[in-house]
Amino acid sequence: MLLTRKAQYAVQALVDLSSHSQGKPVSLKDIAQREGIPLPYLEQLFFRLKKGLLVTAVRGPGGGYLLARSGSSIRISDIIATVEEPLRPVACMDERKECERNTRCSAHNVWHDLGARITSFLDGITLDELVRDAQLRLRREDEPSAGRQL
Amino acid sequence: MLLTRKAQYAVQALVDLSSHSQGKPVSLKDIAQREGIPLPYLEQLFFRLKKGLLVTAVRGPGGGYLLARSGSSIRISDIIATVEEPLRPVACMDERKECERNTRCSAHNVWHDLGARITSFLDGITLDELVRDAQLRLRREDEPSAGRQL
DNA sequence: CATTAGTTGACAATTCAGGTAGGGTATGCT
DNA sequence: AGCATACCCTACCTGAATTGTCAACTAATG
Repeated sequence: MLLTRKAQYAVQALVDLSSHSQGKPVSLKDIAQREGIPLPYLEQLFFRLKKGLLVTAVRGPGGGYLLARSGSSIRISDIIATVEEPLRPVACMDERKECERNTRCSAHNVWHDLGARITSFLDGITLDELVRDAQLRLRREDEPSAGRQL
Repeated sequence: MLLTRKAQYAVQALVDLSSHSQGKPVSLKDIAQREGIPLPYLEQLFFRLKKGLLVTAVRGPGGGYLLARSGSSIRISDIIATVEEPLRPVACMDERKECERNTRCSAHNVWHDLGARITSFLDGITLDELVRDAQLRLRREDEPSAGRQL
């Protein structure tokens, strides 16, 4: 599996946050309830998202989280990179570092290029696009899913 | 991580097999030594590869494994599918089955499309191409890697 | 018949994702 | 001031999957 639940949760939570915040902070409690994510786990995630400058926190009663920048400037790859270790299609690919048994790894180039494609795909989708997507989905709940354009 | 070592080993081993077999069976012992893969583990893998009709076995002294069909007709995705569970970019995507909390999964389409891209990429590369790639690499060991064409 | 080599199942070791626990600190409200 | 809310942060647990090992077996060759 390429992406763990951590990444999925993070993306879902940010879509939820973006959808429900009208300039006001959204509490993790609310997000956790709506999305079915354990609250303490969400806290961990948002700790990272804050350090990654994707969200800002407002403490105290009525507090919560806000997007730190516009949803159109947040790419899916940003979210994933913030909460997860760098994506790698296979174990031996440590981003910059070559596979230690480089000469042996006959498929090295394949894994490398696959990684590049995945990254570029996730680079091309913004949080805002996802939010729109999710809203469309809510509106036509029963229609057969149309599928996102490739 | 998308692919486990299992898949990497399988691909590497088949490249090795294809490179060193001139119509003759290649023993797992040899492959294990050259590729640095534990022999008993390789045995498990080849058991699957045989069931998947990618290789055939020859028993007894001088025995080993042969490709069951031409390297140009074996796609990387075939190899992976044979030794691993079906690829999925994320946990909730079980190939055909929709994400159980479908309505909640705002990013469902993204994961789905990502999966389609990965599959199509791996479908497009054959074992033979990898073998050629590996041979080129051996010839110009010290040159900076050129990278495979995207 | 001895040796090589694949066959097969059971199982041990390790890793890691996922989740828990539990305390802390800042803020706003009454 | 004091209390409730909600973020802050570290450490730890656990169960499952991956990875690797062991051992006994069958088949083929010389």
